[in-house]
Amino acid sequence: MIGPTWTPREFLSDAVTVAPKLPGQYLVHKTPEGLCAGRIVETEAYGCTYDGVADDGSHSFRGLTGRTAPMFHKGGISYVYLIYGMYSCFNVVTGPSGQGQAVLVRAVEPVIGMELMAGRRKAKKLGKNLTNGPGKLCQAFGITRVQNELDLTGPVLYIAHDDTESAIDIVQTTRINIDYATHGKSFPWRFYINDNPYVSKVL
DNA sequence: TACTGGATCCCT
DNA sequence: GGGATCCAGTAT
Repeated sequence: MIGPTWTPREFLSDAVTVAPKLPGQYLVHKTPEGLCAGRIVETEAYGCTYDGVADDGSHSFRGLTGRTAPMFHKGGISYVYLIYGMYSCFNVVTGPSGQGQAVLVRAVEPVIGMELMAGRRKAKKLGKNLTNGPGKLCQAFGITRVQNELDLTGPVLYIAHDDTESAIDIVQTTRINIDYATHGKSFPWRFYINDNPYVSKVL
């Protein structure tokens, strides 16, 4: 089921190219408490151009800053940031150095370590509520800014291939919660597995 | 040194 | 529908 780890070169394509390839693949995090793995079911690309228009929905839109520095790194590391003062969001940095691109992993389907995930999430309801959102999956997997700028081809936090042959029905649509982005809000850069119950929300 | 608002989640 | 909660980015 879980195959070889993604290689460095697979992260060097543009975010819009990588984002639709991640659903179906596995996100793995090894910690002292145990191992968590999940099948990625939803992603969003950030920081590319669409018909020559820059992505004003991306953190990297206003250039390299202290927070966004990881996005400008060569593809293959993590970019984890704090949102709304209390939740973390996990991104896969993509593209050549200096591009400012990343893919936000918005939801996964738990595969290994559900007990650990449930323990970290203190919600009353478990099940799909464990990881069906960017903040939720980070909480479940124990991903915080401590995991920022980690090598995603390394042994701790990494992407692994799905080694089954099954075809995946991917839906492509606009991204969520970036209404402030005049142009970017209409870019069709959200990708999720059709009918998967772990997708954060459907329209 | 002060202000503003967000790639979210949860409860009402 | 609104509150929690904090820090990066920007303005003063």
